[in-house]
Amino acid sequence: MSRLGASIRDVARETGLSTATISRVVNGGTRVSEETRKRVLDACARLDYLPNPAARALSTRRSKVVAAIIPTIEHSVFAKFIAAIERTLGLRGYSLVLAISNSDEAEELAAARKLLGMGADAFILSGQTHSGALLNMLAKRQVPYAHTSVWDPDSTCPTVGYDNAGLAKEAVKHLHSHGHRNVAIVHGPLVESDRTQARCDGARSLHGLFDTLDFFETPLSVAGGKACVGRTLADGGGYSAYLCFSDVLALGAYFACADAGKRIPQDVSVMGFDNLDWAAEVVPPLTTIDLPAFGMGEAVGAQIVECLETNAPLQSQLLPARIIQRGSVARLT
Amino acid sequence: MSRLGASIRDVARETGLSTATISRVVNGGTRVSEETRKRVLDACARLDYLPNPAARALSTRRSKVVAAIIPTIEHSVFAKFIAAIERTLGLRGYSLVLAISNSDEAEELAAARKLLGMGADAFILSGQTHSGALLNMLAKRQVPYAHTSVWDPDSTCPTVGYDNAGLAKEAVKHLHSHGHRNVAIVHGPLVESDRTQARCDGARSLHGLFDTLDFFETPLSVAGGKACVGRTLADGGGYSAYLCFSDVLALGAYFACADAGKRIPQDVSVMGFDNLDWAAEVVPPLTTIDLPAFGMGEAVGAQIVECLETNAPLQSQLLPARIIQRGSVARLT
DNA sequence: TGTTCAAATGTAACCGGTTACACAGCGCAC
DNA sequence: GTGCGCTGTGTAACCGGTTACATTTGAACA
Repeated sequence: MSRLGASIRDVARETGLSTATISRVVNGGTRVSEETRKRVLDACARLDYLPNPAARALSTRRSKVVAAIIPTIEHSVFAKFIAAIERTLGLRGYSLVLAISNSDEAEELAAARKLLGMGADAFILSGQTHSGALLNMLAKRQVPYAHTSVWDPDSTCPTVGYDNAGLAKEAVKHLHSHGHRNVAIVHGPLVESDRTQARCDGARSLHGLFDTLDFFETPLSVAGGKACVGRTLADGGGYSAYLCFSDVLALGAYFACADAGKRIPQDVSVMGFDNLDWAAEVVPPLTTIDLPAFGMGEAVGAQIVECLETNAPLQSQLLPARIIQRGSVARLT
Repeated sequence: MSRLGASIRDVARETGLSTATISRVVNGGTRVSEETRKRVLDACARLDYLPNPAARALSTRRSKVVAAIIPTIEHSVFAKFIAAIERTLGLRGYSLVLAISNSDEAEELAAARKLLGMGADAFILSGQTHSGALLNMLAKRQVPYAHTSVWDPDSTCPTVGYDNAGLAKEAVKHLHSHGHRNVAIVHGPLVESDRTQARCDGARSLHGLFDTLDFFETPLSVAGGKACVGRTLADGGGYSAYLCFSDVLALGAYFACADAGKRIPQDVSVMGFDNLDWAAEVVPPLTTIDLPAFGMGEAVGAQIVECLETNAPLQSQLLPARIIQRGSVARLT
């Protein structure tokens, strides 16, 4: 850490002023004459002075670092989310420290401990279920935190995200309105994600609309989706539509269909969830639900900074998400 | 930052020892009797004591934070790389702060400034070309840094990655050995990436082997690859193979072929670069070059920590990468 | 001219750790 | 018994900022 950088006393010496004055101009600069301000800024530039962050953090008791713990970064929804957080925080002079929990509560707790011990001022968590120890630790130290990718107006903790159950219902209704009565739902591991669980719950609540509504759990990857859909195709499951709770799984479904010689949407329909970048490019273009990953990152980031600067309480926030109709769902007549 | 947490003096008071002793047991614990160690650890647990990181950083002049600046996180090669760094650093008690430069030198410089002003002990940069101001800033403060995704034994700065030019040559040779003489190379924006530039240079050096070896620049996305390949297909370019300098572009090529009614590999061959997770799942499976994204993250992470702890100099390191033959390249006879 | 007040700047305590150095106590060799 | 060395612990300076409070200066005003 700037072992060789100039310190505030160097600047003070250089300008013949006191460290207090230097500090004042470096921050906001209240109560400093225009002339000294210039002189100080000039000296700072000449000495290439950068305030020592540790010293500043020690004094002010804030590090301007916010921590995000996410289950994985390899899913592009999370990548976009992180990119948005980084950008939003950066614009406001905050930094992002990242930890990856691999969807494991113990790892998440360990990560939080490390990040707290690193000086994070606030936390951004994924999903709604976390170990009590984690929440306790944050509460005891009064570190603000938000849950993301979920929206739950009843939660005691602020949640910023979307209504997973509601969106799943809409997706299911969409298929129903297109005449589908035999639908397979393909989703990632339930234990790893309360959001997946919420989507399944939402979908299941509408099972009365269908002749069959089956649920299949598979690893959350293209390979997982392909294997799962390939299996049901081979079994002759007879589903007219596959609703995948991630575009990644949907892409796997596409390849499974290609392997099985089934055409989309003529032979089977496929619907996704996420609206990843390539969803409009696949052949046929994928009907999916547009999740505001980037907007969600911006929203939490902005709220967290606001909270840190003004002590405004974090508030739950519902982000808009909607079905994007493209060409992968057939209308059965 | 733990506004309410116990301080080292609280623990000292609780145990009736001095802060020096507490500090000694909390760190490594040299020269402390087994009995006091127990007493201290016990008190720490009871008070839920976490050392204040700012105070520690101020004293030791190290923050145990390493910064990574990457062009984008939305490309899964980078996501994997970041995941590996995070994991490797985390295992050793270090944290990762992330900044995204959007492939822009000015943004990169600003990010580095911010991260330095945040107390990063070391930097991980992408690629080899960076603004002089950035490198100066790091050098002046003696902050160690490494370039990644490249390997250049002649560079004065340590590079850990792979030989982009060499790998491109191998890819081109692979196509040549399969009888392809009319090849199109599809790559992302040159200005954004010296690695892309190196790959192009490598490929171009072998142009004598071909009847035609054309280069096409397109946005680095599925849409970009699809549009680019779609265009040449419509133009009747007559290429027997497309070498895409990213699997993402190759996926676009797949969709362009689907749209144009061309079969892979019967009508055109496609080769990728990256070996992303889904490369084995697409139909037909994609022949590509396996880049050790995860291994690269582990390697830099480990080296950086080693350097920080023992002052060992960072060393350039070549990571193995090789062609994975699958089904997307036809052998022309 | 003396008083009042605001603006500009300085002084020094403080944030919470680390660590060089001092020192006490003890065992051991001579 | 003296001296030496080793172990375990305490003392206090220090890291580099911030900021409450003190001080100086000068203008305004009676």
